[in-house]
Amino acid sequence: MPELPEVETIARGLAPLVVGRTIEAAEVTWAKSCGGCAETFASRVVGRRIEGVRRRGKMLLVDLDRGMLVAHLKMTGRLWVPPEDFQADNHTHIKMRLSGGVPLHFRDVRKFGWLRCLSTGELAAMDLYRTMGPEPLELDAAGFRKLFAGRRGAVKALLLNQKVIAGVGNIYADEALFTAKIRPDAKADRLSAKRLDRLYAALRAALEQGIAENGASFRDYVNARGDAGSFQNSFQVYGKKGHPCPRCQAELQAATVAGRTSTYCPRCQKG
DNA sequence: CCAAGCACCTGACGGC
DNA sequence: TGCCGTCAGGTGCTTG
Repeated sequence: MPELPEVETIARGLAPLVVGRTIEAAEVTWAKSCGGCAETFASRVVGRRIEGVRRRGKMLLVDLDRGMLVAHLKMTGRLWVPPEDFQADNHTHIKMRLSGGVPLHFRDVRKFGWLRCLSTGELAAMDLYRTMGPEPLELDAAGFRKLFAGRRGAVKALLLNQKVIAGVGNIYADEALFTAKIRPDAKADRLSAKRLDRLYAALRAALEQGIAENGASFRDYVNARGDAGSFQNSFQVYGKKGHPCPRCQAELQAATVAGRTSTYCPRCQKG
């Protein structure tokens, strides 16, 4: 699942491949993936020059000379520059051709993701910077603690809530909670400052390691060129129900918290 | 404010 | 073999 480190890896890899190029053609074969109307999408992007590639939370932002391409990859989405001999399969929903003959494809097996071309006005209405929570890697410990004050919900539900903090998904939430020795269903407003500081450090460490390892590739995720990351080899608990805890050897358990499967150690993670 | 359930989709996998 | 149910999970929506 592309979470913050995966989207960051894609943005960094995509930039040198596409910045400075002009979108010369666009073909949409699944209109829902571009916001509903293939013709509107094509007319908006064709002729635009790509000026930058960035990330905000889990969203991928492609700056254009007028407007912006905004993508959410959800679980299986991919925005990439395929190799020259790549034959687009039936999961490729948008094919763009950039100047210099460079292809830029949007592919999404599950079709939950999307890629839209937004005008400056639409971007202002979307207000990515205010409706989404702060970036965890641009936040200090005190700012992080404030996010949990007066919140009665489960700590994991808050970590996954993009309005509270941007970019964290199921993998990095479970890994950070394990490192911080906090159960996913612990009530947020009952965590001491000391434990929140531990969670802050653990979350940053997990995200930074994820970026350093080019993301976690255990299902569909690959970077902008189609290469796998390696963070999946560093998972301590995610997807490891029934395995021994890497810290205390107790059997890892799974429970549903905030509607998601959550894997944790029942002995060394405390509620 | 918070939780739970559903919808959106497809592929993988286990059971029979 | 193949059919069927279940699961995977990000987010927006509704309902309680």
